[in-house]
Amino acid sequence: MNSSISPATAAPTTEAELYTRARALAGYSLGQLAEQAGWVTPAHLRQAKGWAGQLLELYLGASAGSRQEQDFPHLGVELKTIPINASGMPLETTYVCIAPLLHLNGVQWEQSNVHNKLQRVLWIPLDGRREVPPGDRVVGPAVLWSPTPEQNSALQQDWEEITERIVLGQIEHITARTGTVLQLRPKAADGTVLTDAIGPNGQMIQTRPRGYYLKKEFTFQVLAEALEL
DNA sequence: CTGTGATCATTA
DNA sequence: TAATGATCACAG
Repeated sequence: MNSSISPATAAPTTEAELYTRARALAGYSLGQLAEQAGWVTPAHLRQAKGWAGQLLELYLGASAGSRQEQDFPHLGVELKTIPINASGMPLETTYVCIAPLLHLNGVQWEQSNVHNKLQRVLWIPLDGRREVPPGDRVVGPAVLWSPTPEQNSALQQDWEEITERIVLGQIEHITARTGTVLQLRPKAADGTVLTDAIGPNGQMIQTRPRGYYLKKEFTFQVLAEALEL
C-alpha cells in the first residue's frame, strides 16, 4: 500500500495552506500516519499521552518544542487535537496553557495567555475511544475556529473570576467546578511539584502548578457548530 | 526544572 | 460512570 500523505517538510505559509493540509489528514488512521512517518505506534497511550498530538504536529509542520506561544506563530494559530467518541462528544477536557499565579495585578483578559492561545485554533477531532487501539483511531475533519462574541465573553468571565481568586490568595479554594466553560486544574509531573502563589494573608505559599482547561461541553459546541453535528 | 503534548484512574 | 485531581514523556 502506498500512501498519498506524508509529514510536512516545512511550516505552512498561509492559514489556507495549513487548513488544506489538515483536511487532507481526515480519514487516515494514526497507525497509517505513524508508519509513513517512521514512528512506532504504542499499544496504549498510558505512557505516550501526547503521542497523537505530536504526530499531527509533524504532519502539519508545527514547530515542535515547549515554547509558550502558538504552534504556528507566524499564522497566529494554535493546534489542538481533540479525542471524541462515536457521537462527536469530546472525551477529555482541553488543556489551554499554564496559569500564572503571580504578578497578575492589572493583567486584563486581552493580555492573558488564555485569550492569546484561543484567538485562532485549528481543532483536529480524533477517535479517542479507549477500546480502539491507538493505531486504529481515525482522524476527523479539521475545524478552524475563532471564538464567537458569546464564547469570548463566557471565557472572559471565567478567566476573570479565577484570576481574581488567585490574586486574592484563594487559590486553594478554586476547584475544577469554578467556571462554566473554563476550569483550573493541577498541571505537573506529579503531586510533589510545587510553585509560588499568593496565600490567604497575602504571604507567599507553595502550591501545585495549575493549568487552564476547556470543559467538554464548550469544545463540543465549537465542533458541533462547525461540523453541523 | 518548566511548559507542551495530553490521558489516566480514583473517587464522588 | 463522569469528572476531578494526578500523572507520563519529551523538548528546551
